[in-house]
Amino acid sequence: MSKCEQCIVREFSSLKALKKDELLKIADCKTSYTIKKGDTIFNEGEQVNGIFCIKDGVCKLSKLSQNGKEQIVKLITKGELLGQRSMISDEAVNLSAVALEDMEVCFIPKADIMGFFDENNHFSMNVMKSICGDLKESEGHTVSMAQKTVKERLAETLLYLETSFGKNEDGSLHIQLSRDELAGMIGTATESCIRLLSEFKKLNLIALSGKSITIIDSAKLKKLAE
Amino acid sequence: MSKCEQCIVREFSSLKALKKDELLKIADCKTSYTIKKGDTIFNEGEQVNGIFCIKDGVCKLSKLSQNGKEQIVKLITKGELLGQRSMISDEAVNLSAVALEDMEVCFIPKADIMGFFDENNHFSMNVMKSICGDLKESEGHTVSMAQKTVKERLAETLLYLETSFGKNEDGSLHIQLSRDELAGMIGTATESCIRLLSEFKKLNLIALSGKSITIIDSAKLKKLAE
DNA sequence: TTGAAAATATGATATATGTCATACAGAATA
DNA sequence: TATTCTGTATGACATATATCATATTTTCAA
Repeated sequence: MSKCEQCIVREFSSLKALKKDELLKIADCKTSYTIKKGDTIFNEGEQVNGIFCIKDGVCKLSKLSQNGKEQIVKLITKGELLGQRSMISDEAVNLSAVALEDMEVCFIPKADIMGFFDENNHFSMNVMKSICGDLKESEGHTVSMAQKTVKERLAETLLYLETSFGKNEDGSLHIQLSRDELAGMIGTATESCIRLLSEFKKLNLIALSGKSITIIDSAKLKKLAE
Repeated sequence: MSKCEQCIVREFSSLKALKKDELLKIADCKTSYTIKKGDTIFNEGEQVNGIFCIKDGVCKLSKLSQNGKEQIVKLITKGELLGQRSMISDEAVNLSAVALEDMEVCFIPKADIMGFFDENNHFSMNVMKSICGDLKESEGHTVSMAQKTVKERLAETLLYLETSFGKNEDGSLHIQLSRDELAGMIGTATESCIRLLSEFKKLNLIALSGKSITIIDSAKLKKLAE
């Protein structure tokens, strides 16, 4: 059993407010997992009863719309927590979580963490701030979906992927999304997404090579995103 | 100065967790306002430094998109709190709030309420749950915007307005939105909104008379919203 | 009450986007 | 290696929606 005390990613999440004895407690009750790329962490509607702490890797949080299309609501990466909202609301999760890369996560049962909300105000304030950040982001997202064109959203999303998940040595986006998933992020049909990528390529804004995408002209892309 | 202790709407908000002495404290520092229909409570980007408790009336929370269109993100009505997110995040508000009807609100300064987060866990848990509810709602909203047609969203919104804000004696929606505002809620052009309302009228789903809208066939409307 | 301004309504048209079909490339499997 | 399968790409077309123009109605102040 690895020690939460020494876990580096903890420092990036709300858990950084936990004291030594609290960390020892959760180290004792947590379970560590390895999750393979493509594996489901949980499904929309399930009861999760705890939170996941992401030690490594990235996953997508998505929701199935009535027409059967997958809408990706958010990407979560190392240092972030998963399942806070449903734990606090005491409800089933409203989103599905699927690994986009191999992941390492720790699961902390609800029973073992809920007490900290009473005992450690710094911790509960951190959680609150984190959820407030999610809310602000989500509201901004709604406005983009409602008011921006698909082209603008694609440009915006490509830039977001670069700034949030970085580049490989060759300059291509580190995070690997299928065209289908990229379309699911910007809320459009897969074909439309592919078509616009081709258009961006022709305009020399990006380069395409297989699955990998390289941003060439982020300034123009930024302009396109308005 | 009216007493918070006896305020009925308090019972519907996170504030219901406050104890007698806490209520006396905020009764002492709060300011009560009357806000006329159309008046602005605060603007996107402003520092608010406290929360508003809505005693009566409804307001819209909206965001200006880059193309200059107003997107209505949420409607807030009596019993709800306004400005929690920005107070907790310690940031400027990300949305503008404008009264849709004459309103009565109380303003409680940040300094006088933040202490309760430490002292009263029931209160802070309530606030957290309320924000989690907002987050879930917002994420659902994003999916609707991304995946549903304007027609579906209009049907959905009309039903929402009826269930959340009720009907007048004549059966028409109690809440009065201009066509422009309704378009701003569903994220479309005003003309498209008007056109679809006319279509719904022809299909005998709704009746229109001036500004007021009456839902005639909510079953069919529900089907249309999918 | 009257006139001006704003909101609502509708038509004509352009455009963005979705859908269906098909081709092609790369990965996986036998 | 051949074969199948999945993801990517592109064309043709349909359709939803935005935009611009112009009536028509309602609202409100003079």
